[in-house]
Amino acid sequence: MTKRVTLSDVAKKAGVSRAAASAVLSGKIGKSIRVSEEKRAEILSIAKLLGYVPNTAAQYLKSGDNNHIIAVFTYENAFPFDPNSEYYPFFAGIQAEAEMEGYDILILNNWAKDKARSSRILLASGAIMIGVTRDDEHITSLVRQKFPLVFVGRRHISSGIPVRYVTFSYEPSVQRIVDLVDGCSAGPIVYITSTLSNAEPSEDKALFLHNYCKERNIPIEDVIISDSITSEAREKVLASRSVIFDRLFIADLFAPVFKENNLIIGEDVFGAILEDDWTGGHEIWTRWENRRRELGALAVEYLASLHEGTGLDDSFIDIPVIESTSTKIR
Amino acid sequence: MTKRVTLSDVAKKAGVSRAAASAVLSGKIGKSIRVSEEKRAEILSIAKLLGYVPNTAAQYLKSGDNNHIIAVFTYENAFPFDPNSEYYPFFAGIQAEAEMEGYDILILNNWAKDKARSSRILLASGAIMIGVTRDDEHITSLVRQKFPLVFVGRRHISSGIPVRYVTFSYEPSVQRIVDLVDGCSAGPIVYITSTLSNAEPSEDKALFLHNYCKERNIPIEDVIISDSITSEAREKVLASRSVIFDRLFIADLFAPVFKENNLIIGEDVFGAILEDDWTGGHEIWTRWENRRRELGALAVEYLASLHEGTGLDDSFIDIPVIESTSTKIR
DNA sequence: CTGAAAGCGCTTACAG
DNA sequence: CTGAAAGCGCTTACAG
Repeated sequence: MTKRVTLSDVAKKAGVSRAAASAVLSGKIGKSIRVSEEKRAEILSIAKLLGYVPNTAAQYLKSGDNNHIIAVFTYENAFPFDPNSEYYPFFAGIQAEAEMEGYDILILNNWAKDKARSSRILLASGAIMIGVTRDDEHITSLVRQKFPLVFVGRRHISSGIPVRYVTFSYEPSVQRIVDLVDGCSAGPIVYITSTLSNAEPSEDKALFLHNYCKERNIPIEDVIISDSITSEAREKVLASRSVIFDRLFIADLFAPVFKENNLIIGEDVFGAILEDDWTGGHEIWTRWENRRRELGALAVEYLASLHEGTGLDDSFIDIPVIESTSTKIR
Repeated sequence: MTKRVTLSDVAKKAGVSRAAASAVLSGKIGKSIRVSEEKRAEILSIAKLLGYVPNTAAQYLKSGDNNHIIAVFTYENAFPFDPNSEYYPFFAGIQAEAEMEGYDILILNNWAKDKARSSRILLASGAIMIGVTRDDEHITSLVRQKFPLVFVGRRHISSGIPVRYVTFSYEPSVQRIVDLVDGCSAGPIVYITSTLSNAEPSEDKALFLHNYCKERNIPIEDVIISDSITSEAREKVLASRSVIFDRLFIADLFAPVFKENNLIIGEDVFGAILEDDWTGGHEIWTRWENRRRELGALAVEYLASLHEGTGLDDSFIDIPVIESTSTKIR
């Protein structure tokens, strides 16, 4: 690779100062630099002749103006380009919105193999963080220093420093779900969670659910399972026939139980799932719409507003409940 | 956003020179800098305490070592994240291979809106260029300066400067297709091209096809259409019943003709398509496998070899012919 | 074994 | 209206 052509090369050949060349080539004439029209044309044509390409890294270093680049950082090993991946919809939304707002995207991946990677975030105007957080010094530091980092999903870091995030607004959605199930229910609602889901959304959802049931005097019973149905869970569900599953996979676990007992969902059993239907295929249950794509786009908007100083607070996106046969009939 | 913590801050607090701090923090101790173990530990802990995150742009500017980032530049407006996009398989291959080789990916898109974008390529160790080339000064200059740019698909630039690219190896594939069709053919093969496909692969394919037929004394007749079937084309094909379509869409155009005449492909008519079946659904024709994913991966390998100085020449990937009923029977 | 100095390629006050 | 100088945050010879 031959020596890169620099601003100095252009300035020298054109017989002007680097300042003048810089002003012309970055289109910033008129601020504190003025250049005659002939000089301007000459500089431009010499730049073209020589093949000058500005060094973005140097521009950025000097000016501090970031590059209209949004980094997308994932803690997972594999980046979600597979359309079947859980993260794909987020990414699709990020991509589409970034394109609209004129940002390029830097995909920072494979974090485990190269921890230096997290510092590459600084090449961008800000970053969107996806996936389960793990400890990373650089990232914690960036949060502390209020570098524009937007997490997808609610986050805390140990020190109590505020973390920016976008997330679904679980509270109203949980309440709507309860209203729907309660409308079909005779006995207490059985709420089934799994020890396998220990991420924050689960805590949030449980809290909102219990608060709302208490407030509205709706009887609710909790059942905790791990990765398979306990006999307690089975009995309580069969007795009550009104059930809220915390996760999609828990509902899937119960499907055979209803089949065995010839119970038709929406006629004999009523229920809902407190998770967005990102996999599809859960149409028989009342559940949340998959709005991951919108959430990804929202993260970009948030970042852009941070970058442009519009100042936007933590952002939430509403997840509409999809009503289905499992609660509408009766 | 508060002031970023710099190397100087760390050095000052630790009471050492920036050089020493730099060596410790970038793990380059032992070259020309030696630091005692206690100092080392102290520097590290102070960096952590202060929240030092190295400025990648500055590191790169100084050292010239690029960032293990591969830019993916597309001339199209929309970037191919849509799995149905023509470019998606290339991108999937690039992504997977980059991940394996430890490169991050910078997606440079929306070229029309912001021409400065092409200079962002310099943030990366090299770039993969996808889509139909349009004129761009920066890119032409980068090619001239032998900056690692790998085009997907064969390319020339006006000045005769060598352009690096990866492409399918059309010649052997064309020859295999001719062999297969010739084996079923009585009369001359009819070769149908369209004025709508004026990209280089079409020229290449036509050249290879004619050379091979001449060499092997296989009669061949050319027919050119635009976006619909001419009566000449229809008659020649119906007379010969051995046909090679230059593009998938041309084969699609002819499907109704065969149906009307009750001609069964593979029994009454024999033919092949000189395009990789990236859309799927052309199983009735002999054609090329969709190997776009592999070609994307190959582009990354090429770039990596350039970056690491392995020196690899223009790269080709073989496209195996998929034999189908349209040539096997008889 | 350690530190002072030069410099990567730019831009931006500032002095003329 | 134009140019000389300082400096962004780093690293790398090089001199001690």
